Amino acid sequence: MTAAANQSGRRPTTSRRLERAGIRDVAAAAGVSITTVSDALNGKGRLPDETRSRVREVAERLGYRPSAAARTLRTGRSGLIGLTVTTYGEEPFTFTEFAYFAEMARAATSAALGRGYALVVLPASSRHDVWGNIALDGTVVIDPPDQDPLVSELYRSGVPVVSDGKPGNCPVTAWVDNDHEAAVLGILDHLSEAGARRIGLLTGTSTDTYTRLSTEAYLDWCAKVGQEPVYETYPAHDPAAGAVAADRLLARPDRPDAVYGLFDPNGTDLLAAARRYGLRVPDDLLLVCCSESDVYATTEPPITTLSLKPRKIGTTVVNLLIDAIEGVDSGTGVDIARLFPPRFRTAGTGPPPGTLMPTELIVRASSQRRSPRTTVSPPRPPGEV
Amino acid sequence: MTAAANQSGRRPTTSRRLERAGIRDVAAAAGVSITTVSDALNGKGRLPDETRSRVREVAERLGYRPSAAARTLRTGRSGLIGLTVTTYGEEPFTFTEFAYFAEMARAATSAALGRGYALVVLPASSRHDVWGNIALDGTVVIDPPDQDPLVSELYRSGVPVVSDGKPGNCPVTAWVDNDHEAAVLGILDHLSEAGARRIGLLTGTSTDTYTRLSTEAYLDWCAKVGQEPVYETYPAHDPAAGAVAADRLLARPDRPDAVYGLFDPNGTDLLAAARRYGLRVPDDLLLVCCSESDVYATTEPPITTLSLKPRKIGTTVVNLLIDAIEGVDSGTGVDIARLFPPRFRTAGTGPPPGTLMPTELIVRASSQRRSPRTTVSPPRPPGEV
DNA sequence: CACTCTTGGAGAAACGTATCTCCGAAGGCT
DNA sequence: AGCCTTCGGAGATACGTTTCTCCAAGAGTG
Repeated sequence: MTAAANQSGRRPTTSRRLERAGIRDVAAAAGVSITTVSDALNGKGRLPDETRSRVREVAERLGYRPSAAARTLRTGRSGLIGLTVTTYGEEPFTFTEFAYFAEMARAATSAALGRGYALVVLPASSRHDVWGNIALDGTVVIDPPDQDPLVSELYRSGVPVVSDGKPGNCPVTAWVDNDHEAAVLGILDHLSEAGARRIGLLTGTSTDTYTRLSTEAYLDWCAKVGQEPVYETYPAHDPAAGAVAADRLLARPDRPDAVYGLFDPNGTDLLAAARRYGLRVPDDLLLVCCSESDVYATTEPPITTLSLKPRKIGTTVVNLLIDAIEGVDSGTGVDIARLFPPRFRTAGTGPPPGTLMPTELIVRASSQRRSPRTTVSPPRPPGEV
Repeated sequence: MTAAANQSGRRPTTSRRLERAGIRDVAAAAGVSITTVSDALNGKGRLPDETRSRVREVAERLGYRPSAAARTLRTGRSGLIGLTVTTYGEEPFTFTEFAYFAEMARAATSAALGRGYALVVLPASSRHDVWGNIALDGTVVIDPPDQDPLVSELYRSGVPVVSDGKPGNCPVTAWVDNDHEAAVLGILDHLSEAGARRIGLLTGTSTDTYTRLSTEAYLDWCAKVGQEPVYETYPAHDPAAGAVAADRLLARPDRPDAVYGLFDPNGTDLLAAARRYGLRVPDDLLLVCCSESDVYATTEPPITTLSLKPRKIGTTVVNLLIDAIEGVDSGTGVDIARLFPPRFRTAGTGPPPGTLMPTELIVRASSQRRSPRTTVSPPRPPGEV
């Protein structure tokens, strides 16, 4: 009796205002112990169905809602996943203005919810230490730079991290990225087949993986086919600079007859620049840019775009992260690698395991000559293998 | 001694793996009590600066990070704010595809972070009970319907709720909305001044506040000026239906010579429909639609849009919510109303306090006759008041 | 010297849950 | 009858903070 009274009847002197019902109140009202209530509500333990339903009913009647904080403290799981982008942004959150990030974040949120997790978007840094005040089960990091202090900190804290973008030198649990090299080569081939003789590139000055890999692939391709590289760079985060760079590219004496722009706004910028120079697209200039926006379906002419499939990336990244969260015992960062389904892993060149996602080239008028020239590779007649 | 040993030296039999340092470990290492560590780190209590800095240094050395879960449990504050939209969406998260929501959510996230809170986007419902597993200090609800069960539940749980959109009959702490009536009247006046004789409306079939208030304002205006209403409705969530409705509107025998479309895609839909009927914009048809997208700046012709200023809304909503969170004692849902700065409250017609935000009409070519007809109200000569 | 005040800090009680351990009782078996 | 097993459930501890209460010792004061 004393025990039961002690469990249910405390609240020593504090006024009993309108406090929310706790598990103790439910236990007292149902005439059982806390253990039984917990077990009944969580479907654990060995209890007859009758007890279970009775407890549930009492809990319902009292409007009992378990405290998420207490549960998190006890179980070590918060059901919360962080999402952050380290580059792109002195200020908080310009980043979702880019279609890629917006779509990726949306897909990630959706995937997380589908598995019972909520996703919280966090800045790489802010004056308040938001990171320290939130219990995170894991974190998705977009484009972590080499030696990212944030990733290191998370690693030390034992929080699993999966990155969107192959990490340079970061202790991430896993990563997902597009095969940027293949994507660029695919575009260059596509343009060549459309009759391009000199392909230019509009690229960025930043050193993130995407920019770097894409540019390198372009340069390698140039070296291989013996074309002189023709490219202009600009700070990708500055929207005005893109138009200027596009102009520069088309004003060069060795003006390219086809251009691939690495960033989303490049399509419109290049189109405008082409008009300014009296160049017809696609007749005088073939155009492709990397974009997730569907405005390029309705431009005049419609522009061929490369989609990085942000939805797939976001979904995959979150699923990998949750696999890691739920698979590992937490604490010791031991071989999480083997927890991932093999189909998702590249050849075992050691950690961390990465996944390469395919891109998609959406071919529109801007990269197809109206009357296809008979060039190096004529269309094969049907029937021939 | 026994006490100190007891506090620092437990971990009875469990293996001492690589556990994260707790506040006890810091206390032991610094040779002080837990209280002192907590006070030193949180800037509370009365401690000499020397002790404070020494403790801080030890904590730093041990890589001590306070447990967010424990802190939340103790203080009752998680630093987390929920954001959800109840209408628009059987499936999770189509909603951020609308520019309005995307911008609003972005601004809300940013505002929350600026005040040290993180924002988590949640679905109105999902098969996992995500809501129950997360400790929320407050919630922003977009467009709650009458008697929203979610809002009621949150109210019962004592969680402050601020809504974007004037709530019909919901126990919200406060709300923010545009002055939809004024916005519609402003547009109708604008179109009249541009020479419109019969203004049509493209509106939705749903019963949300925005649609309802806007439509009512239109009908009232028609009654007042003696114009027969000319409008078509369609389910706003169905993108294909918009084009059909636009077509219907322009195919009517009493075809309007000006149209206001309540939803974002209506501009392009109406423009396309106008082309199909050989109507020139703005010569034969004046056009305005409500949109946050800047594509309407570059359409042919550019289309006049009404912006609901989602950024302002998102920022305001979050600030009101955090004011409520930090102002009230929690638990008893007593007069939170008086905690809000009076400048933000409408005339005291009882709770909940609401804020009306102005909209912005971005006038472009689609709503201005090229050669302004000399109509009912000629431009006033300068100098005249 | 007896006293109050201030300084610096220790103890311990929550916060509300999950879960490990253990126990009584009832039945089944030899 | 004694023993084992299963059933149903109670007790108690730990999760890691924050904070309320209280105490000892020195400093000032009459």
